[in-house]
Amino acid sequence: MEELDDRKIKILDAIIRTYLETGEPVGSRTISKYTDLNLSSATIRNEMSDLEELGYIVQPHTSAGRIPSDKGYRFYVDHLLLNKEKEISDMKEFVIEHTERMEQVLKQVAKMLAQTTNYATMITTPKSTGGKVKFVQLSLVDEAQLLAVIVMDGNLVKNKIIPLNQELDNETLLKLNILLNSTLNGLSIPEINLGTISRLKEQAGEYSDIVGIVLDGVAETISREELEIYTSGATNIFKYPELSDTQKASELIYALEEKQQLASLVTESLQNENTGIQVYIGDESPIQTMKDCSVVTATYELGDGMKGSVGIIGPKRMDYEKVMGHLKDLTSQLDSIFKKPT
Amino acid sequence: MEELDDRKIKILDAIIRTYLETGEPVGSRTISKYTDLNLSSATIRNEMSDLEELGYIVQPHTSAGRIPSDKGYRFYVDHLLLNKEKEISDMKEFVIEHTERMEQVLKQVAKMLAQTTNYATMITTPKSTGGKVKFVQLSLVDEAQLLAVIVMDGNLVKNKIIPLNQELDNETLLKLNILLNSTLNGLSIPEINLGTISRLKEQAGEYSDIVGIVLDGVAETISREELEIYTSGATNIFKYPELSDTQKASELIYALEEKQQLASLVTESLQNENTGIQVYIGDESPIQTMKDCSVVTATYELGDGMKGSVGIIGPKRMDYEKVMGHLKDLTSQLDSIFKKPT
DNA sequence: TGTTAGCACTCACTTCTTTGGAGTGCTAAT
DNA sequence: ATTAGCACTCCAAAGAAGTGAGTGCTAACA
Repeated sequence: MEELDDRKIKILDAIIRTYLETGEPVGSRTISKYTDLNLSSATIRNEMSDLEELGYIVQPHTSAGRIPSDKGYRFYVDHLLLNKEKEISDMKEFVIEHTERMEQVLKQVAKMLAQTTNYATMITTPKSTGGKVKFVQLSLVDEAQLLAVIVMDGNLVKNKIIPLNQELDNETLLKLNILLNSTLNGLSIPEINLGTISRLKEQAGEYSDIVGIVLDGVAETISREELEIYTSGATNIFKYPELSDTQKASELIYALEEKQQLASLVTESLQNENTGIQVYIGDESPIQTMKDCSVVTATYELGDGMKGSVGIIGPKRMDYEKVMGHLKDLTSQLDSIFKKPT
Repeated sequence: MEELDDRKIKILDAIIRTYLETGEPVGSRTISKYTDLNLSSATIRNEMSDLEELGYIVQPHTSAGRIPSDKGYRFYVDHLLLNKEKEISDMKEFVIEHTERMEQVLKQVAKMLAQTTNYATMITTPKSTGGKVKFVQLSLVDEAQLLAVIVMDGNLVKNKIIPLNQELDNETLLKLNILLNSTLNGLSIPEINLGTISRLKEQAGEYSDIVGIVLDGVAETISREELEIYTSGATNIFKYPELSDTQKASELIYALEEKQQLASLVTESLQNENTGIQVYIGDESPIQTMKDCSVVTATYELGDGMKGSVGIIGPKRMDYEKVMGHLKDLTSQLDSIFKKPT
């Protein structure tokens, strides 16, 4: 199979761009008017015929115009999309008055992104790949309950209430605190292994029992993968007729509501080490229900090895150029938001 | 206008019940077969004509069957629905292995409820009307940052990182902790007023500055009304044709996604002091976009004056009987979940 | 040899009409 | 007071027909 010559590329580009705008199958006459190379519709038809044979475009039915196939979109994203640097987004203003808590920020970000792009969006909390314990504190809430507070790098605060079945006096508590802090401080999760734990228990002497319980609690708390996923703009999909028939819309929104499915997307995109922007077109997406969509994900990083993921879900004919620009902006800005605490 | 006689009531009841099942306008023949009183369709027609004149049912168009009007539904809910005690719901099993954190529990509850009822659901975090401070703890995370952890009644843990602009030695910290705890312990939010604060500052002596900052932080943290709303089952509305045309569905789901609109519902239903179950039919709902729906809300209470709200959003022809049963069960069970900590 | 004009053909969409059926209201008989 | 019967209404589903955008193919042209 021979490759695409220059003219074919131009025509393919024109087809895709037009389709991105209109969402309607595009015919030969439209293209013959659109392109700078002056060609009659008949010629375009011949070329289109070739392009179809090569698998870049398809006809929804005989005697309709052509629409890009997944392969076509892929070609478009890979070759036709020159990443011109985008102007600084309006996100900037928002960054200034940054809200308090990470959760809020993330929700806000998802919302803004959805509003500016008109697609559905998702964002995850940063996953502590190698996040380190910064501070641990145990305190007695009342006789029977112990509160463990753990602060991770990046000021991620976790807490857990641990029920006690034996008394614990203040002095012991103090000792435990010192012990825990000096031992755990600076360790990342994978570094807190069985060895560390048994050593700790040993050092605790007569309190090894309680240390055991507490450590279990602490460990569970730390490793509790709070991969929260926030979504926004689900209803944006109704703006695209090709997605808004009841069946598809329902499935899509369900997927966005039941975040768990999205997790697979996230993990996949996080694993990917390269540039950070990932484009899934149609069937490429790990989520079946999104086979009629495109998903663009980006990874943001908090320096400490904390990585999170932002994603945009839209129709295949999404404005890849704009979306990728936005995401690029966003990820770099998220960085700066979280780096410096309030 | 004369009142409904016995037979009219029976017929109205039959009409509504049938309509609840089918979702289609119901005609006279159907009813004539349905009811135990053996009447011909003609008689039913006469009665229906009366019922329509009285405003309990309407015709979508001439020569279609009748469907209940809002007034009809209202009558049904108020008089025809005898609240027979329901069997203990399957919720029970779930209660046993109760998940850790309140947030999780609430999300789960919303989800379960949505699954069992096939309607959209929402649930709020309990609002601390009079929630009391149980425990306060300040600790130094590093030189420049102070972590304040506050445990409220019902083991609601809040935390905030407070930036410091002066050094703070351990001894002082200890004192502050004791001071804060002894003063704030057992107080509810409205009880922490300016008087308390100034008294505290006084007692802090040379550290009144820092106490000021900390108190501000604490106060803000406590009063930060985290009225979170969780929703689930939004896509259930697609199961009801009368709600699932693109326009309506989109608006509805949007309302469920952008929780803020729901807040008005919640506050309204929380204010209502009576039985706890509230039914909004059509236009009765404070939310405009839900004028084609019915909303049933219930209040759950955590004893300590913490009140939250659960709601079900569905078509007007929802199964009020089942829904109200479920809600009644649920609220009483939520109580027991939160009462006894793990 | 690449390009183009022309033509017959396809097929989704829209609009209009037809038809069937469910349902009503009214009247006259029981 | 109840019911059978009938004419009438109106929605909804099913055809029927016209429209137009688009294609593929062939033959002519530079």
